[in-house]
Order: sequence, then structure tokens, then C-alpha cells
Amino acid sequence: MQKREGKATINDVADLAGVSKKTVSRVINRSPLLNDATREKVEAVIAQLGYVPNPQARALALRRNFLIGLIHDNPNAQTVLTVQQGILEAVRDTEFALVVRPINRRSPRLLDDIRHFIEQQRLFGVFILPPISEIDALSGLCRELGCHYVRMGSARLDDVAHLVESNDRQAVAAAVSHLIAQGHRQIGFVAGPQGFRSAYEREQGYRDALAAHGLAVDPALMTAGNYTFETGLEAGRVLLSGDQRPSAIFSSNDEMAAGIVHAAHEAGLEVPRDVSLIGFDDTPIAAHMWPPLTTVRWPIKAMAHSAALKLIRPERAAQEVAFFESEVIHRASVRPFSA
Amino acid sequence: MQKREGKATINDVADLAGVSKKTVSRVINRSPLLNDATREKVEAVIAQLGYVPNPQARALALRRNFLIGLIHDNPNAQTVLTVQQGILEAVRDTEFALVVRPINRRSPRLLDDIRHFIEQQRLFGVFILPPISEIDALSGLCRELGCHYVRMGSARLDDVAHLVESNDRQAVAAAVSHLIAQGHRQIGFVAGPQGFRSAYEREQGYRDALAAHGLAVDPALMTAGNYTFETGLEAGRVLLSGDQRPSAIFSSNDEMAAGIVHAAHEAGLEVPRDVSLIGFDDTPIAAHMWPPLTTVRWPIKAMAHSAALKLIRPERAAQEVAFFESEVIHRASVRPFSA
DNA sequence: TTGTAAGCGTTATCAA
DNA sequence: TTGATAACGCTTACAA
Repeated sequence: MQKREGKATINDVADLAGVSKKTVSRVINRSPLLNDATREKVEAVIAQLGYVPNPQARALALRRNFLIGLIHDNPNAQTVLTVQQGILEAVRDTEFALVVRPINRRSPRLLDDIRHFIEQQRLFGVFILPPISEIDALSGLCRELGCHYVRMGSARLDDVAHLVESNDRQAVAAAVSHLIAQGHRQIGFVAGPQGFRSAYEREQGYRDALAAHGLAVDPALMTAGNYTFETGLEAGRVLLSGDQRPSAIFSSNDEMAAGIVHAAHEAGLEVPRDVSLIGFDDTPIAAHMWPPLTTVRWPIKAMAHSAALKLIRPERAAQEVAFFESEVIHRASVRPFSA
Repeated sequence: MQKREGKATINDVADLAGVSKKTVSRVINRSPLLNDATREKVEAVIAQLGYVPNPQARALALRRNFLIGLIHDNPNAQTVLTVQQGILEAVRDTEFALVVRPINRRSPRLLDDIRHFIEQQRLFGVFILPPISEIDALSGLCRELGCHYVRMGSARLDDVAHLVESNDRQAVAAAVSHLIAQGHRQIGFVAGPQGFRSAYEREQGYRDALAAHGLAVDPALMTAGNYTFETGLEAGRVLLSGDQRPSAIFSSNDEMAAGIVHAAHEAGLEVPRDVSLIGFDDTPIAAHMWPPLTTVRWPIKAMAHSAALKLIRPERAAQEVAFFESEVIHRASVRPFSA
């Protein structure tokens, strides 16, 4: 039992072990210059008392703390949660904890909100998820505040010490090439929202694939949404209504692809019988919709894991892997072209 | 500009304002016994310096901190994220921050992990999401550690100061009654995993509805899954294969309902033409699958909001609303019975 | 290898 | 209404 109510402190441990608090501190911090006997003695007392160092006191004395923040305005819940899991796995068995902060990208106070978040909690570092990871002012803010940061993105947004990147462009090119290989020539494209880097990269991938196979880009086959189901539904209605309708569609994310499936049903069409379809993200909906959706999977958890290591060990950040390969997951929503 | 590198401290403010640090502290903490003139003077300096109190130092001096934890092992990403948003909205403009901790319900070290989490971060309080909110040992642990807590659940798991509750049982009864009102008599049921309180409550709701309409429970129409798509697929195969197949199915969550749709397609059947279907949760997949799924929606965000208020103001916790009503969301997956 | 003293930035106590 | 002083629990000098 401890002396008083409340938790045992370093003083309790020192007293009971008959050493100074500095010695206890050395044990906690694994100082090499320590007699094995004293270490064991102190460790025994620590165990006996169930002593856990007070992180706030440590933070104060060290003039740094062990909180990392996750800043996001990502509409995809699975993505955000997978990122959280990837981070947590990376910091497991460290003293870091993860503080989350969903924000509103369109808020005029965006920067102020984030500044306040970082300053108020005195964060050690922050993760910035797409799409707000594309805002350069954010990384500037972090530098100004002396807060470490890592951005997740689909392009070379920053140096490798502050970035994990997926190759959306090549992955989309591979997916669209697959459609071409299946005989499709009229391939529709639903872009993501204007101004999003991921949307730009994915569109470039589409164009790359067409160009590589000598196909012309037909503006009539291209439309855009904002990554939501509803805009996918709209896009699907547009693409599937003309008499020159595509035999296959690449949608810049799964959510919009689900909308396209609905549009197809509305038009009395069926995926993949009448139109093949590929999405992007491999969210749970991709595997669970009917038909199961061929899509592009990016290694979110691995990226988050690597990003977390960059963040908590800034000195080694540049060595940590920064570039990740996405892959096409083949399911039932694609079928060879038949006239 | 501040005196040194680093952030301004209470001392900087005190010096510049020509008052003692205690006075600055009083300003920060809105002490009523303060001359308006001094307050304004100090506030001006605070603004000028961009001073933000150090939360770790406050935590140390106050012997409490402002971190609340979210402990979950919930397979549904949207649920977890909506909870996070509900909490964040409730604590916006307070000094509380939210620390997340996904855990593994099946880990033998479950309790130790959570104890470690609470002790290491010295959490002020924790949210416990279902299904682990049903583990009474967890609330016992919180009490032992002097950590406030709130549980989210689908039954009267605790007193109202420590609980927000949704009425799964009645909501399911309403959903199943709707099927009966549509003329269905052979109504299949897919239960959630054994041992989950939510699974039990939902099954009771099903039984209640049948009983209320004088229908017998037919064990051949009942099966169980563990809330995953795959087990829903299995359950669907079982229910839809017999020659006595149900004309409608209630699935204890949406994910399993998606599996049932796949099973129907495999069997050459269509929802709702050949079988009506209702799910539970109203996750995004419900609205985005084809056909759009009739389902039960529980007010996750409102529950999380209320739970957060209970947590950060324990003295008023019992006054905060604890009971929430779920509602049936009608979509295209239900059709009147036709022989 | 260990201990002493001072300090991290804040609040509580108690006096002025 | 304000301020001096001593905590809070830990770490970093610097000594011993």
C-alpha cells in the first residue's frame, strides 16, 4: 500500500528503496550508469508500489511531451480509423498517445483552429491526412510552432522526412490498362473534386493509360464528383444516359462507384453485364456491394505506421520508408468487353 | 516578441504586465475577485504575447488533467468515428482533448492494457463503446483507478450517471412489426454474436414482435453471425437454401445484411422481389448498397455528445439525458408479401 | 555509481 | 484585491 491516497510518486519509491529520487529517475530512464543491485532493488519497489511515472510531470521537466495529434477532414471513416490503428501499432509500448481532432476543411478558421489545437496541447507532432495534407500553409504552421509533422498524400508534397506517399497515378493507370486489356475502348472517368491532389493524380493516371494504348481522351466520357455517393449517382446518370455510353467506367473512389451502380440500376443496366466498373480505396463497401467491386487498394495502415515512426523519431525520419505501392484488387465488377 | 525562444510563460506575462503570476493565474481561471483594470491589462499582455497556458504544468499543479480516453473494439468504423465527432463537439471550447485507444477484446491482457492506458496517461475519464462496454470488470477498474467513465450500450448496464443507452429491443420490435404489417409471416432472423448484449436485445425485440402478433418462433428461421459480412453471407445461404425459405429477414446489423444480399444473388434471388430485408445501424453501406436497405438508426452522435457531457461534468452526470430512441429508416429493401 | 540543488510552468495557501 | 512562498512530480546540471 502507498503512503497516502492517490498514486505513488517517485518520492515514495525513493524512500521505500532507500535511494534518492534521481536514482529512481535513472532506473525509469534506463540510464546505463547504474549498479545492477540498486536497479533491481528499485525495480522491485516500483513493482510493489505499482508506480507509474506521471507523464505531465515528465513533460514539464523535459520541456517536451508525448502527445501526437491526428488532424483530419476525411470523409471516409474506414480510412481514418485504419490510420489510427496504424499509428497506435507503431507507438505501442512507447509513451506516446494519440489525440484526435476532426476539423472542417471549409472553415475560415481552419488555420487558427489547428494552431490552437497544437498550442493548447503542446503537441509533440501531428499527422495530417489528405485532403488537408495538401495545404502547404499547414506544414508552415507546424514549423513555426516547432511541432513535428508528417503528411499523408498521393504526391510528392514534401521531403521524405515529412511525407508518406502512395502512387495513385500509376495505380490508376494500371487499373485503366486492365480495362483496356479486357477490350474496353470507351472508358468513362469520374474525377474527384477540383483542387484535390488525389483527384488530379488519379485523372493523370487515367490519361496516362489511354495515351499508352493510343486511345484519345474523350471529354464526353469524363465527369467529376466530390467523392460522395450522391455525386457518384449523378455522374453515373450522366455517363450512362447518352447513347454513346461507355462500356466501362473508372471511378476515382469506391463511394462514387456505389452511386454509379445505383445509376445503372435506375437505367435498367447491370454491372458488369452492361458496364464494367472500377473504384478506388478498397473500403469495406467495395467488397460488400453487389457486384463486388474491382478497386485500387492503397496500404493505409502501413503508411500510417511508417508515418508514425517518422513522427516519433524525427532524427531517423528520412530513413523511414516514404513511398508505397497501391495495387489493383480484382473482383466481379469487371468483365471483358462484348459488343 | 517573447523574451527567449520557446513559448511565453506565465512569468513573462506577469513581468510584462507588472503583476504577480498569481494574478495572471486568476485571469486565466476567471477568478471573480479581480479588479477589472488589472484583468484588462493582463489580458492585453496575454494577447500581445500569444500566451497559452501549459496544460502539463496545470495538470501537475491541479493534480488532475484534461484528457479523456476513448476505448473501443468496435468493428464498425463509421460508428467509432461518429462517436469521436460527437465527443469532440461536446468538448469543443473546453480544454479537454480526446485520446483514442483501439483494443482487442479477445486479448488476455485486455484489463491490463486498459489499466496501463489509464494510469500511464492519468486520464480524467474514459468512454467505453460497445461491445466492451458490457464488461463490468471495466467499470470496476475505472472506479478502482479513480477514473471517471461512461458506457455506451443497448441495455441498462449501469446507473444513469455512467451510461447512455439506446432502445435496441423496441426498435427491432418495431422493424419486425413493420414486416408483419406488410404481410410477412415467415420472417428469418440473423442474430449477433453470442454473449453480446446488443445481440441479445435485438433478438428479444424480434421475439417480442412475433409474440405481439401471435406468431410462433420457428427455430429453423433463426441463425446467428458475428456481425461481419462473411457470417451474414453464411447465414443468408442457410436461410435462403431451404424450401421453407422466409419471405423476409431481419439481420442484426447492416454488414450481415449486405452478406445476405450476396447470398440471395448467389441463389438467383433478388431483394426485395424474393425476400425483404431489414438491417440495423444505418451505416453508410445501408443507403449505398443496392437495393437501399431498410434499417434501424440509433442516434450515435447525440449519444456520444451526451456521454461526453456526463464525463466532463461528473457532478451533473445524472441529469444529462441517458436514454435514446432509435428509429426505423424505410428504404427499398422491404416490399409487401406476395405469394 | 550515486546524491544534492535547482528548475520546468502552473496553482493553493495564507498573509498583506 | 493582490502577492510571496511553497507545492505538484519529474529531470538536468553539477558534485561527491
